[in-house]
Amino acid sequence: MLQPSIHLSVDAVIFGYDADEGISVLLIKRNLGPFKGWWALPGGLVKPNESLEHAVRRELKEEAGIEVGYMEQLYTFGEPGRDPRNRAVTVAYYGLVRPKNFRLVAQTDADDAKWFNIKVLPKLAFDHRNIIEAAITRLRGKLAYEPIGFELLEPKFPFSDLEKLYMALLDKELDRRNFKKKIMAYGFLEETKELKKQVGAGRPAALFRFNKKRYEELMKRGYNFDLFY
Amino acid sequence: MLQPSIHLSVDAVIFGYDADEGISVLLIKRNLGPFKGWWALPGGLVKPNESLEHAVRRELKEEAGIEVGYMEQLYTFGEPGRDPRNRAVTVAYYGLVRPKNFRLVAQTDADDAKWFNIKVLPKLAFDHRNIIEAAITRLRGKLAYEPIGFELLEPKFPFSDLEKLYMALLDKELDRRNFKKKIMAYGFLEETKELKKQVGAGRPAALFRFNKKRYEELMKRGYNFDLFY
DNA sequence: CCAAAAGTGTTGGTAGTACACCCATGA
DNA sequence: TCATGGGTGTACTACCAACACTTTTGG
Repeated sequence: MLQPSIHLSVDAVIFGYDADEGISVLLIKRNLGPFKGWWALPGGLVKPNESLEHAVRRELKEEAGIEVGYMEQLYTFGEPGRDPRNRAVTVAYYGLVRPKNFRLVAQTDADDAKWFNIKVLPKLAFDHRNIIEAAITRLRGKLAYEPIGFELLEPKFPFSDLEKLYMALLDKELDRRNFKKKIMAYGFLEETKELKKQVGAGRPAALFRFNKKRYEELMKRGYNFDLFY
Repeated sequence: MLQPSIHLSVDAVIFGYDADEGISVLLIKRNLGPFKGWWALPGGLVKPNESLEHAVRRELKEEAGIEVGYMEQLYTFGEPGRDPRNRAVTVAYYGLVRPKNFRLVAQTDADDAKWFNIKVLPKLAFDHRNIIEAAITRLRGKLAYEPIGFELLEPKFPFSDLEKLYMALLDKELDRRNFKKKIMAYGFLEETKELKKQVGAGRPAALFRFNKKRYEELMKRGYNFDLFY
């Protein structure tokens, strides 16, 4: 049976976090095809012999010079008509990075690559706004039972960074005391002996570190996280 | 850019439930191609102008004569090598039906269509065992915060059917009194005035009904279900 | 000594869990 | 009258949520 002309691509919703900036998404400016000059998610066609995840990582490298640690499949978007040229099905992924680790480098398909705060997104090509919204929803849901947020923080961080991250992601206020009690009770965070070098006034903060080994042990025992608040 | 020969298909993991039989999955026996004579998930190639979900529903109808109410996208499987013939990417869906509502009818690609208890699956074609396992995991996870199980019950059912369903899905014992207290507290179940006609000995059970309207109101208000136990 | 951020405990309410006996029917 | 499945309440515990003052530093 012949199956003509269904184009299969991947797209990536890459979230970055900065304590001042909040949550942002990586977008590239299209320099060809339909929606030329519009902002879009990084992504592109899957090659015949690479895995889907490989395709995403390759495109991210090519289009923005970024390498992502945590990444996960989000959803596959395939409505006829989502691409004006032809039938196009795209497998969307989402991932988390620390923006400061990368200098964005636009190449190939992209004029430009930039971080946009999720609260002020520009006009987006194709159905990419939908895709981003789906990714935000999924990210929030996932946070409720898995502590993936650590991917967005420095290896050692003051506890207040974690608080701010969760408040930004969940978009609501959290009580510092209760939040700390809860997180510390899980036991996958450890306090280092270091203190944060001062930036301005205020008491210097102790630095914490995510203990991945401890976390994985807990997971294996079928531990049920419930990080919502 | 040309993209030769990536074949895009859909596959469906359809769960059925019967109070005596437990949870089962719909499989079809392949009558052609590789894995001829093996059991496989219903599914097939996506046509150029149909949506992914439409493709799944069409295939289910063609291959087994089944129409599914609740259905959801599960995951997209696309490792090179998962189909010995060529590069094949499949978007998997999962759905829930009441097996008694259908007489299975094998047609087109299928020699035969049959329900298999999830605890005694036969050898499966391609990576379909993985897909089924992923679907079971997802179904269990989903149950934790959304009462989708009702799709598997008759419109009116004795409360014990719901208990048994949850015990089968979660594969563990539940305390009848606590389970009922919890479910009833949500308020989306209503007791009808009818009693179940007797089958054997025992007190006749009151029949309950899922109140979808009430459920949707609760959802809109951002209600957080927590059905685990 | 003032401003800024970090650190820390107690209490009341609610929801989860454990647990055992009576009721209505058919055979 | 016995066997089968249906129906129900209480008490303990553990976790969640609300809440405000002290400490350490820089300026």
